[in-house]
Amino acid sequence: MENAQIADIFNEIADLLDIKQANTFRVRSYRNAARTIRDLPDRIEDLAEQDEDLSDIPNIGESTAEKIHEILDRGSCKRLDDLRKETPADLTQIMKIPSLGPRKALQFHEQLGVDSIEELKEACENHEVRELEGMGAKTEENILEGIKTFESTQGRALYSDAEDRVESLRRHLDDIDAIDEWEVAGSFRRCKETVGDLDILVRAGDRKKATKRILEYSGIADVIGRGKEKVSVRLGDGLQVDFRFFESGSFGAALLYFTGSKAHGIALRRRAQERDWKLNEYGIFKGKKRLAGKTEEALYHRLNLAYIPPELREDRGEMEAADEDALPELVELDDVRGDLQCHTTASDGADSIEDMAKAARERGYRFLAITDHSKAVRVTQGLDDDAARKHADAIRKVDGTFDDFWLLAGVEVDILKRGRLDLKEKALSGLDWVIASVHSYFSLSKKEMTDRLLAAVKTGVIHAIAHPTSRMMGKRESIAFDREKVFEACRDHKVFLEINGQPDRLDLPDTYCRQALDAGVTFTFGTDAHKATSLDFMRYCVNVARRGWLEKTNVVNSLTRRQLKKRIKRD
DNA sequence: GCCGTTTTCGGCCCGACTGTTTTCAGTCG
Repeated sequence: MENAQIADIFNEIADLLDIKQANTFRVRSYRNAARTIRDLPDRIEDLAEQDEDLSDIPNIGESTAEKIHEILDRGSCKRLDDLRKETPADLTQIMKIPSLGPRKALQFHEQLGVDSIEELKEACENHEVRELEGMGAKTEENILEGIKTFESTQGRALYSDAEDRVESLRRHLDDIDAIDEWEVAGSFRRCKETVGDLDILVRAGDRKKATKRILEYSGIADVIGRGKEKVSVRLGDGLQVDFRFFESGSFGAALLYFTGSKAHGIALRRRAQERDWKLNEYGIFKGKKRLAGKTEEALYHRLNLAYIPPELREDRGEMEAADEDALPELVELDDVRGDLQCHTTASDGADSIEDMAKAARERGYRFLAITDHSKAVRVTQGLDDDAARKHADAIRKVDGTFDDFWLLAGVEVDILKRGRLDLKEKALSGLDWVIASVHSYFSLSKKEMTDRLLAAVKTGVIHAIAHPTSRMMGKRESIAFDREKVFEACRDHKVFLEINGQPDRLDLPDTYCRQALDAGVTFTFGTDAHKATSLDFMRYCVNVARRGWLEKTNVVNSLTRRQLKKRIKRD
């Protein structure tokens, strides 16, 4: 069973307890457990099999550990079964509608006999809801609108899609005179792989005027709310954007607060409390006196912490590291001297070798690896042994025209079902750069997949495993394999792990990245560009790497040509 | 239900907005 499924169960327990009006701290405790499990880099089922004590995990106590074992045994636990008997399980679905929580879900159930979203929709349309205490016509309207949104925007936006919206908003906001300063906070600023909504902080002399101009943005489909402090809108594609106003004296505190993550914020507020201070979105306060607030740097400093970059703010050890001044010096886009995966017209790419090389040089790169597919990927017209050799000759011919740039003759070779490679080792050993990846038989058992990857790693002819989990966000789950074993084998056989920059791949995912880093693995960045402009996906590789705590020295793309040549030379 | 240089009980992050009220509960982030 996957961590996400276990997390869902604990969230459902929390929802059901919430509806029952159980102790709010108990409810919160279940939610904390759910979040922790979801974010855990290890599969909890594996930990259980290895007889690890699950209650050693933060936010998991004796009682939750017991429930986890029960869930792993039979897919559910008694606590959940009992709660479901007492309360219609579909009530928790109602809580997923924006503006509806446990109190209202219970009210609908008790006073209208509503047990599902469908029934709630009917009750609104029949104007039964407005008869309830504390509700009116507007409530019905909002609920119907909320149901529509819920049905159309299940899930979160990819980071790259959110980035497009931010760029579009940037053009509008930069043009508003009444706005002195604005900044995107939230999970977008933390560069999370998906984004639930956009939080934009605004400093404006005349808020009324600024609000009016903000609302003129053409992408707005719906205004959800507007007040003195905040304006919320929904864009045409369903993405919610919250604009919040702050003064300059509290702008840093607001940025810190709304950048999150929630868990990081709570950890910071605890730290403030320990000093008898209060931390909120306006600053750090000792009584009524503000000790800091203007900049994030000042706030961290006041709490006696090194500045923590947004990408690390997940409460995954960054507080302790900042406390000991032991934060990593995160890799930056400027550290990248080249791209180590791209395709050309020789397989499924759109541009020629020359075009890709030109685009790389325009980006200031000193090297680029051309890595077309091997023959097993039929749809891409992949290369066989002979074609790979000829293609390498063609790449080297172009490479010969440069003296300040290295075009690596490479290939993305398929790892076949049992771990053999799709091209002969002799053909591969004549190339500068060989990355290997899984494009078939995604649903092998964990044992079979682990053996498959280990076999490829141990061939001694591959430099890296490309997009190691082969997941496609929103389309395909990760393949199952024993990460510890594979990562250790990569370290021992000097095989790198790729961070693939395709917007829907971002593979390795950040938490696995951290795990591989701890295992001693070195990484490679590859945009997997299938056309010249996609070389710009490199920024997504860097985002993932930063969230995975990687420094420049952990990434071969930061090497000079000479260093790289030496590093990847096969004996 | 979790947690502990505040340690086995008694705490647990904090403020704004909405829709309905006329002082607030519920929801959200």
